[in-house]
Amino acid sequence: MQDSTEQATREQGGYAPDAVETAAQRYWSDTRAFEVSEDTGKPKYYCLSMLPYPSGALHMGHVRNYTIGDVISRFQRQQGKNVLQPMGWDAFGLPAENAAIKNKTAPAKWTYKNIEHMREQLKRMGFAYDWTREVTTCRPEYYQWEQQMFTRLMKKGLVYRKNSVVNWDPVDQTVLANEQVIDGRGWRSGAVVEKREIPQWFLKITAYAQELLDGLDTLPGWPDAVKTMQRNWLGRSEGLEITFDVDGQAEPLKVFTTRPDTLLGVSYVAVAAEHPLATQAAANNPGLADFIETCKAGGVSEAELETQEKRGYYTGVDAVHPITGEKVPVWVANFVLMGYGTGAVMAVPGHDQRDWEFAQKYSLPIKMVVVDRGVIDALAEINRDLARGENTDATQHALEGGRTDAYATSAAVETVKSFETGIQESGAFTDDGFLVNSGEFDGMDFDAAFNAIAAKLEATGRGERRVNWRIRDWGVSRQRYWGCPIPVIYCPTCEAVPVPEDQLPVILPEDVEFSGVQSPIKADPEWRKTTCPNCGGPAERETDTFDTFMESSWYYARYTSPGANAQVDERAKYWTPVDQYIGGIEHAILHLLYFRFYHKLMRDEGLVSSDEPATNLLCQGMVIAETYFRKEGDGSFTWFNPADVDVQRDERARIIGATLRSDGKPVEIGGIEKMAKSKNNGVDPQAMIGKYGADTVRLFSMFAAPPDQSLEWNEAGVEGMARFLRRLWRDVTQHAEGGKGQGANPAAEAARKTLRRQLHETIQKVTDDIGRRQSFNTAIAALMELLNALNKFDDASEEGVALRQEAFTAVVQLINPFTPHVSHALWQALGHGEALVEDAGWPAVDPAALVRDSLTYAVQVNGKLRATIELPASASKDEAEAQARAVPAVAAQLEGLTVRKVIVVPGKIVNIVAG
RNA sequence: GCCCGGAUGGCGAAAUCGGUAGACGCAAGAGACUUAAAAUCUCUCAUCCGAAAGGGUAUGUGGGUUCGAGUCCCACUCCGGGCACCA
Repeated sequence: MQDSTEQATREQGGYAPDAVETAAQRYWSDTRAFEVSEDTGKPKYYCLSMLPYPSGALHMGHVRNYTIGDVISRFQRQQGKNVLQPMGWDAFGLPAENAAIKNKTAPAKWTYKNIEHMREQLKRMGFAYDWTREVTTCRPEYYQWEQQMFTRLMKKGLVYRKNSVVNWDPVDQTVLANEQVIDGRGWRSGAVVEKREIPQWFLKITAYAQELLDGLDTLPGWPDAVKTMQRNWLGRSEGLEITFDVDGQAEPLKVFTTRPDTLLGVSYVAVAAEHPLATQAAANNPGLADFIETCKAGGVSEAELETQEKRGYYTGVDAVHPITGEKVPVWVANFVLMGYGTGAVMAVPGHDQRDWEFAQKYSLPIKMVVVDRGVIDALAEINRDLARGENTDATQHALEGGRTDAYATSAAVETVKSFETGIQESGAFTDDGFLVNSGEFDGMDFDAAFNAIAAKLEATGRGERRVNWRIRDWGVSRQRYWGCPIPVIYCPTCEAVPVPEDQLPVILPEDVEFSGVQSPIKADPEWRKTTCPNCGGPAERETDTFDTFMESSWYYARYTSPGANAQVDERAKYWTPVDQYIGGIEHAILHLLYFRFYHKLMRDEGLVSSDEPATNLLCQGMVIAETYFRKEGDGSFTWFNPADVDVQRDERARIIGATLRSDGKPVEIGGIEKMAKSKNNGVDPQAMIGKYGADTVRLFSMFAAPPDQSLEWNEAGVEGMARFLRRLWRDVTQHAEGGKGQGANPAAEAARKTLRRQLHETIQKVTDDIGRRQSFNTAIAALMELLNALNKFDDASEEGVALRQEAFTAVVQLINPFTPHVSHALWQALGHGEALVEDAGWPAVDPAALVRDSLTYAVQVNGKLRATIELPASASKDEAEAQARAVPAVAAQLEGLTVRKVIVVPGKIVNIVAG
């Protein structure tokens, strides 16, 4: 054992990752290095990574996410900040139920076991977490405060109950998650899924819609892509709610439209299958009733609804156009959703593509009521002719479909006719334009028509200006066991009553049998039995649980207040908002919107004092890897892990094939995909740490790609990082053996001056790359370049050694956020004592070291590079031009040409334009 | 279907505000050291023409703006993320 370790150490140039990492981690834990408190004179910095779902083992996505967070945390600590970096477990959720069915174990037991394992894995990575603040969301100590908040929101009127539609598996008699619906069928039963309405609890996120929208403008530290997606998701639109009377019915039909300018082009009205008008009309219309029944097939996800074939059925009922008084048919259409707006839409096939396709399919009229500038001008010309009495007969003749070429207005007529033909035959004209065929509104543009039509409808009580939102209220009910119980009691006399605070928490039993068919708390009649807090009569508990997004919406606040006998205490106001939040882009909308919403709910309860939960957000990309497979005789695929496959290359290093190591026979290359169990291309972080050490794994995951892009795992690349760390270790320890050197002016000699300039340029770049740009890969590349330069620097003088001491000290500090264990050891080797390198600070840039005497100019002729020249930093534009033109290669290019223009960008480029 | 991204050598990438495309790393090739292997070190490495000097072509495709475009604009192709019950 001893021998093999020593041999391994010698082979690796003295760098033994295991020993180095164990020692550093022991030091951090013994000194409680990352436990923080509020009472300090330093500025606070709260760095938060999205908490993991304890699925069983850490995967590379976690490693990447948490390494980014740790790099930022350690960097900020080196800047002198009081840094909080916590960790916890998003422990409720569907996978625990699935595992419970498969392994015949309770979801709680499985979850706690996974947490134990994954906590050890995180500790092995050396992340600077304050573990005293760990939260586990499935514990009553955590979720009781979520229940308390919910009951308070009930009393505030921000919670309500209404029917909403879910995926129903008619065979398993259970509600399915969208994920469990595959091609419209239940994933276990294979039965065609149905839509079913059940009562559910909702949080009024729409009450905060405007604030959630406006708040995006106060978040310069969030990616534009995320803000744009949230803006579109909130979907604020200004329009008109228009009332159509319905023939033979007292109840009118309300529709919302953002295009009231097209009102005169309405040729039908469409309602959702669940709309009361549809139900009523179906009562004595078996065909319609059948159609409504078929609309119930399939799942409820928007992707499924929006891609299914658009179908409809005439109700036999007509509505009355609010301006013309004409009758327009009312259809039931499968693309109209009861959950959006009023569950009814007016259809304008001429100016909406979906309405156009529907009209084509069912032979409904298509009317042109909006035209572009060219057409409105042509119509004006025709009207002028008609008014003057010129070509009247001919123009009329042409408009009615006769010859147009012989007359003065033929071009204008042709313009109008071809535009209209386009709308009839090719597709809707959906741009804003000018109104035609709209009576008193003819000739108006979008804004004028909007206002005029709104005014007219408002005057007759048939229209109302309204702001409509795409976002719907947050449905928080789930018909599952492994979640936080919803703290409500149903009483036959008092109806739904919130559980009083002194009776909270409502505890979820953990020691249960779980078959998967039904939630144990739904199956157990005893659990739900209780008494009404109002009247004391017999009552029943709610057996639904919360959406797990509820827990992940406020965990960041709980980290600030460990042990508090409230949701959070005053400490939350010190730590929040989060200074840097890090997580996957897949959370851009749902989680990050609920997270912002819940922060505002807590603010309005006086728990936090800011308007937004996080000032900066970094969304990291996925971790991907090559896939390899064989197609078996029965048509199935066998996927092989990249670790078990050898790749063959041609003489130019292009991949030409791959073989399975165990049998040497070829396998197919399946392309690069997100690491997933289904494709067996996941790389186990544990194995990588065991082989190379945590620092190497951390360094590779930060070097191989910028944080917001996908990262391809490549073991050869990991080896490259291990090589780099071995070199660093060897260079620093060899230097340290030779002493620290001395010398007042290490920059007196040219090579020393150049090296010292590169050192300080590197300090500047790494500081900017980590602190501002979050460009970790280029920061590491700059450190590699500096180490390469240090290797070539062979000045053995006292001044040279002193410069090397300055450089290695800076390198160890600069690389510390990425490889803290190596830095911890090398900091000691350099004679800086045992103190944590984070608290030792960050190297400062010496501006004097950055000064350059000369600058390189690129010389271009007509934009093509012909030479580079070195000029004194003080050179003027004229001098630069003269020097550039004097270069023989440039002069040769200019031979016989006339110089037209010369562009000189000081310090960069001279471009001579000649012809 | 809708919303949001992305595309640069054999590969991962760099080029930060429109100014020398390919830094850094991987892979590959040649060499040194070694009995040998590993490790380590040195050199070559976008592509085409050329002995070389040098020149041409290149940042998914097609256009445009500009003295100058990977970067800005327009149109497209392909790939990825999200779409409210996966987390």
